[in-house]
Amino acid sequence: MPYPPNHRLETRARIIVSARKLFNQFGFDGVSIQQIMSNAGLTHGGFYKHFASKSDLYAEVLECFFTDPKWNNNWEGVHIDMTAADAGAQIIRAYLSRQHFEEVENACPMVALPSDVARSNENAKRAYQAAFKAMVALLQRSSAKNGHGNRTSALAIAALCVGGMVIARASEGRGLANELRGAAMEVALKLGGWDGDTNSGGTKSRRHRSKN
Amino acid sequence: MPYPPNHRLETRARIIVSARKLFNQFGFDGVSIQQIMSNAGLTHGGFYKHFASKSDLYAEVLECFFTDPKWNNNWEGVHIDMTAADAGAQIIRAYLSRQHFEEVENACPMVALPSDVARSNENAKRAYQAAFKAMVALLQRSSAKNGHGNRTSALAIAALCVGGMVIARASEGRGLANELRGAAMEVALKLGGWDGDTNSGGTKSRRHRSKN
DNA sequence: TGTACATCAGTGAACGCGCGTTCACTGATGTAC
DNA sequence: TGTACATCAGTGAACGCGCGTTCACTGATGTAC
Repeated sequence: MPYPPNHRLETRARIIVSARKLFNQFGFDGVSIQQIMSNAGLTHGGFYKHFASKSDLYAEVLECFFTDPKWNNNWEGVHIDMTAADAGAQIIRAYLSRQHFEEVENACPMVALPSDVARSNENAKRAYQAAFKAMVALLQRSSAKNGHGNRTSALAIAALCVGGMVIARASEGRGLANELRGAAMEVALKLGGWDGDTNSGGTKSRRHRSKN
Repeated sequence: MPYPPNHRLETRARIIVSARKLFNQFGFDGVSIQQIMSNAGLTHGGFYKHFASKSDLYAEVLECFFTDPKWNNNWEGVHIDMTAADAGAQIIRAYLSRQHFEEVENACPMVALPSDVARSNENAKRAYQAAFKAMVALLQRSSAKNGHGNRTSALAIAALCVGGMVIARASEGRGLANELRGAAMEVALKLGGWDGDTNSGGTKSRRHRSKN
């Protein structure tokens, strides 16, 4: 073994990260293998030492992102305590935050790539679906602690988060985008029972909103 | 004028319809000018007699679809009486219907093309935003008749309709897609005050659901 | 410890292909007489 | 009414380019002695 045993895997991981960021910004067809490799500090010829084809890389990028616990439980630096009573509310606020809207390259691929995935093969769709289901399950488990834990609400909350961001990204400027993020957040929090003035309680005073 | 005066405009319209259907299915990069022209019964060379470039056609397809009253008020054959008390509910049911999910080529481009638009120029985003705003306005006007006509709800309902469909299309098979359409529909109707058992009334018995 | 070797991750030129775009030409049609 | 002409929507060959993919080669590294 002429190279350190993890050298190959590290390079491979570097290619996947490079590809994820570029796919997130420009889509599957908008990125060339040359760009992906160069962005990973390599030349294009070596690509096929790691992946059989460009679509293979694409599937792997999606699966890797969607199944990697680092992303599913940690949300790239947005540390959410899943045992907290308002974990679901934290997910909603992080997902619909200004930061998640603006940092396209590091954003969740569910937001950036739904149209691409819809036109892709079953592997890509399976990966997308798995990620969405994981999000729904997380939301349902968390809202169950409020007595709002039905699957219909959890599905709608996730649809508001992902769908709201998708539409915000396709809009011009930040006017409608901000308004839409705010409306989706308000309704999603209400659906999960995390607002201060629903029929579940009513006495709790509305806590100050974090500006995002 | 060697040809009938409307001949040129008719051909142009035929190219736009052909392009809309193909873009809806395969996206901007997934369709060639050759395919668009051949699908319109023409050869590729004549394209530049009608459009300056492929992206010009793309912008025109979006604007044409999103501003054409035939689509905005009529929804391609889905005749909705905008004066009816439950016009908003009809929009929600039509948008999240099985038919709209499955007939991809004739579907609303807001569902098929959000990722493409997000990567496109300001013209495309402006067109997308105008369509979404029109949908929100329609929903708000209609739900106002129920006493539910606030803008936040209208935005959330539109996000559930469009976003729910986008996610359903990116999922594998029909299991999650059906579940998601159902959940989005239920919550959207509730938000607009079109369900039989909210806090607005309560005496009205739940009417039988249309199967879709 | 030092040297020769085998391995294989990475290089970069080359390929065939389909794309968007151009352009000289064709031929169906409305108009002038 | 019939003919010659001018127009211009549509044709199809050709272009340059960038793409995904291939492949003979390089050279840094771990191992054997």
